Amino acid sequence: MPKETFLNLKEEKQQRILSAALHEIAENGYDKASVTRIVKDAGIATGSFYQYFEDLDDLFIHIALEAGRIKAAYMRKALAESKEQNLEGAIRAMYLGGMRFGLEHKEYYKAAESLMRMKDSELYHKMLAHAEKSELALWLFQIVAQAIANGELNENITPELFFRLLTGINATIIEYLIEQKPDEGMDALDLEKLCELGVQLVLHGIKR
Amino acid sequence: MPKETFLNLKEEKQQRILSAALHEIAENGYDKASVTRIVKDAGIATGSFYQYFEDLDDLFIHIALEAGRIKAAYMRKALAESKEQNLEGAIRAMYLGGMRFGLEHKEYYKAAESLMRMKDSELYHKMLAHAEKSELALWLFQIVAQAIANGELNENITPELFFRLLTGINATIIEYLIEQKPDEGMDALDLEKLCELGVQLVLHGIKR
Amino acid sequence: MPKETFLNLKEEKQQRILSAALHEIAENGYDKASVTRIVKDAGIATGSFYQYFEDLDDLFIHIALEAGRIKAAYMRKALAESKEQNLEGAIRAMYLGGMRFGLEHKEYYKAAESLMRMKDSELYHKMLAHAEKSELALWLFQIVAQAIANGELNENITPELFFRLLTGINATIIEYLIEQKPDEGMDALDLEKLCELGVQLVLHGIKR
Amino acid sequence: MPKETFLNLKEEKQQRILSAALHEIAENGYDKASVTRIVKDAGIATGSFYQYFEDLDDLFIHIALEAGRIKAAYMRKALAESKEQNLEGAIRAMYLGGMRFGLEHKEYYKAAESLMRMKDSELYHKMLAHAEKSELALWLFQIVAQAIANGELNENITPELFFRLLTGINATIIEYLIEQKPDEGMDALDLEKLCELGVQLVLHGIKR
DNA sequence: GATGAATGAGGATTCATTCAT
DNA sequence: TATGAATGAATCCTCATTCAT
Repeated sequence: MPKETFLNLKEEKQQRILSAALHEIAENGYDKASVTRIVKDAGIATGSFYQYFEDLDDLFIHIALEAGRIKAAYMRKALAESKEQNLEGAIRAMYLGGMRFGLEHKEYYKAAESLMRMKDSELYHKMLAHAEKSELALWLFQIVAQAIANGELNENITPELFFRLLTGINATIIEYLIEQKPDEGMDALDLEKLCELGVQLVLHGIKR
Repeated sequence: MPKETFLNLKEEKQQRILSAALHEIAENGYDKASVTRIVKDAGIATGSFYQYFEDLDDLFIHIALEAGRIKAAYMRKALAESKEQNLEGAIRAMYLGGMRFGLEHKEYYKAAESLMRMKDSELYHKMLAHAEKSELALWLFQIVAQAIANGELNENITPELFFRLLTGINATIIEYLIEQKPDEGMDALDLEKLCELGVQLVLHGIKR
Repeated sequence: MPKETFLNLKEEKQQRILSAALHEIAENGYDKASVTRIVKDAGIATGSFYQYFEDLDDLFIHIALEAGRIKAAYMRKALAESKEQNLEGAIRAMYLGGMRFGLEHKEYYKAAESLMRMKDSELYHKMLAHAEKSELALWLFQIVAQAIANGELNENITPELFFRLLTGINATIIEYLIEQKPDEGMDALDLEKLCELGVQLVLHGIKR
Repeated sequence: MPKETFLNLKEEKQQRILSAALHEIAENGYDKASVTRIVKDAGIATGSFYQYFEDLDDLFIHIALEAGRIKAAYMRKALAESKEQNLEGAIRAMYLGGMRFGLEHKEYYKAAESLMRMKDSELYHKMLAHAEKSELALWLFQIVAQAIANGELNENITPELFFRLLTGINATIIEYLIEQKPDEGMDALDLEKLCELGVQLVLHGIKR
């Protein structure tokens, strides 16, 4: 959690710093990210950095949470657009929102992804401590629990495992997507098709 | 590829070094792994390390390849035990082998996984250059391609994407598994049940 | 070229660092010079060194150029004192200036000489890239070219070779001088006599 | 001075080692020369090196003395060919011999030169302690002393200074020569012309 | 005599963090 | 509040030399 001093900064300066940090993470990953380069890129003094944040991790957690918030907003929006408010609709919204977020906020996406990889790092656990489960996640969680209770789902699935599978498959597809078409944008049609593939895979597996 | 000098070492010393390295990676990840700590832990001189390996990456590549070989052996064994030599059997063997490997060689598993995450690191690419595709993978690849040709699978699946989903889901489950039961062993029954879950998920999705 | 941070340092600290470096070079030569010893001698932190200079070479180039500037100043002064502004006068000024510089700035002299020996080192070439030819050298060059054109000099001499001979003989004499009287000063008379010897040697050889 | 063990080696092996050392010095200079590379190049074990020589300096001194001996032989030969056995003849023989040596034994020449540059290194002084003044040098020394006594030479010249000038000028010319025509050989005519230039410069200076 | 693995001090360089201005 | 010089532990890696085989 950034210090007061950071939040008091002019919006523009805040953005300059976040932007520099995102760029640094995208370029070097969390592990190799360097305060020195960030402050240089952001055009602030080294000392200032430590007046805004406790340390690098502090900034990173802020970014990860921010990424989470933005992503959640995308998902909420996708859900609102959706007709069906059931499990399938929720998964679809999650996927569609996630993909749009990944394509429209590549830097945030990369940063978030880079953090999520650090599963056994101290940072990861620090972050978990600060993360609030999004309403969407909670809601989805409930739907799944309900579906399980109704016996609609494979009996060995738990809500927790389901969640991991959901995000894991989503990540797999997005990565595949980014590697296949790294630069050129992707039109709405393609996106929806891929999204639908993800949904179908989760629901019905690879079998036709 | 380690130097001659390493391979000429007594088995026990080799193991001591590998073990120290595995421990270091598990503790700090590839990125933060330190030669200094490894040699200290292994009880050898710094200079010796560089007489065994070109550099840290050299050792890491060795470990990753070794992990790959061990895992492949587990999978082959599982396949040999299996009755059916079709797609479902192959997937099941892959999952069962992978899970047993993960549980019986936690350090190797963690190390291999830690490397696989570093997708945009130089090390990852160096490693790819040395990795041989396992026969099992090749065989599975063929089966999938055939199944796709036969129209048995979802029309949007490609062999490449299929592979990623397969390993992605496998990893998700293994991680879940390790976290749930970090220390205590897991009885054969549980394992097979989870494995079956993975297979069914891949084939038929979460729906019952 | 040192970084801003070095140039912003108090004169005294700059001198302390340069002095430590000069001492180190005199003691161990460029090749064996050690950052560690220099910073220890100068009483600064290792990290500070790298905030002042890009690396050791950076400092060395600075020193070599500085030595060149000081030497050039001595030569200019000697030339200004001289009555005759012809070839002989120029050579005499060069020698006298060079000798005074060598005696009054032994450390700079030794350092500069040590660098000049490293003809095939990378450092030497880096240095050349930064060195500005002194006006004096240019002027002398012109005079020689003129004298050659006039047929006053041995027909096999080229301006380039002439220059090397000039500085080579100068160096030989200065070294002889320093070795003969390493510590005690040398009175003005002796100096001028030796200088005159150099000039006569260049002009008329060893024959009487 | 190499140990007995070295001298007992088969001529061929001795040469292989010397050759490797010469090559290493030519490539990296005395300062950066590495035992590791030499033994690898010579195809002997590291331990063997230390059974042949006390240490690197020991080998280097051996090489320097060897170079001195070869060079002296060249000079003696040139003197024998010469008609006049006076000062001018001696200088000419020295120059001619030196140049032929430099061109026909480039590696030895470079090695010797590299050592001679290290004037303030410990190695240089160790070497001096072992060097025997060649007969030629002694003889030349006498001739000069005589010429000085006869008042033939500039009154400020001492035999010691004379010697340094002689070799300094020689070195300057040879370096100039090597830089101008680094690769292509040099025909006998050119060589003698340059040699003559050196002699005339020493005797009569640059003036025509 | 020959080998080559073992050693560990020493090399340059980086970087998060502090603190005086 | 802003600055940026100062710090020094920690990084990887090299290399001459020793010594057990």
